[in-house]
Amino acid sequence: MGRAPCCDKANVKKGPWSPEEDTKLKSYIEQHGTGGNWIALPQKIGLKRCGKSCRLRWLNYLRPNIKHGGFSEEEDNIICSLYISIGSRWSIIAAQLPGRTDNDIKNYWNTRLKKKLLGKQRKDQQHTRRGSKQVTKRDIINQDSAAAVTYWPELPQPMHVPPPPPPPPLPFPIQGGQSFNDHASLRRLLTKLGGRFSDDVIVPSVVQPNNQYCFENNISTTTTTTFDDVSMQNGFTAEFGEMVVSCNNPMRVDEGMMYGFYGTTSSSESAATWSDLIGPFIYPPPPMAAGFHGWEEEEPLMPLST
DNA sequence: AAGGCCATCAACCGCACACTT
DNA sequence: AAAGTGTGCGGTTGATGGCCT
Repeated sequence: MGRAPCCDKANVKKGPWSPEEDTKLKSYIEQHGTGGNWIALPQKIGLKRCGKSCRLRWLNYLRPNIKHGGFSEEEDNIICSLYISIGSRWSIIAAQLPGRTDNDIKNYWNTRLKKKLLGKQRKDQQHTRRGSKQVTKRDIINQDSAAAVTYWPELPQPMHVPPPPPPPPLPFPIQGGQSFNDHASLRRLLTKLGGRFSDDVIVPSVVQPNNQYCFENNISTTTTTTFDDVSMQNGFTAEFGEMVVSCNNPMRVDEGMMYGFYGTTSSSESAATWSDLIGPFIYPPPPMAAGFHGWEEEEPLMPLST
């Protein structure tokens, strides 16, 4: 036998709250408090609402000193740091940000902050290129959905983010250093978000046709080569032996840097290994496509500030 | 201009925990 | 100790508005 429902579902109103309902709830709580019983509260004040709904409305919207929107860079950093440490424990994160609710932070994280961080990484990545094809937000979305995994290049340098002010003490110890302005922290966060780095990848012994793969290369030549210089407007296809590999996100390759990117194999019974693929793919570059006259001015992928 | 798609956010739902009896 | 109940939390959904084609 399951537990009894908290209210009569057939006789409670659902959906957005009206100003009248807000006024009723707010004025009652301001005068009498919640009375320690949310379930009984709506009946007391004549609201056809579930007690849980009243509680949520009060906590997330009606109670004093609630802030909505306009998250600052400092707040972003605190949220990111705590997310790295404790994951999606929004109520604890909210407790570190006065005036913020767990619901607000959760929504902000899921809809903006996560994407902002991903965008920041990709923008950093793009800025390492000499020039680039004009890439729209939609291109990135399409590219994401086509890729089996998100694969991040090794970060060339730490992000320079001002350290957040010390938050109130947490009710539990946090493992490790929690600043967000270092490579390791950022890397942990991106990994948590589904990103992968070159040294995380388990190299397949045999490359299967028509599969998405991540590729990597540690550039050790004395020449700086860019895919932008050499690739076609829609990426390019490199052929070696029986294997054809198409790269859909060409990027600049700088000397001495470890890079990762993803692509799709499109033939055959070849048993080329990971390392077989890498060298010819990157260097020497394939010839420039006929009719290609260079890259358009880059459009920013994502706004970095709200 | 219109329809489709996408981002955002308020609100709901179900589960787990805490507290009481 | 066990059962019942209220509360808190996190994941998910649905409505809405704006943008894009």
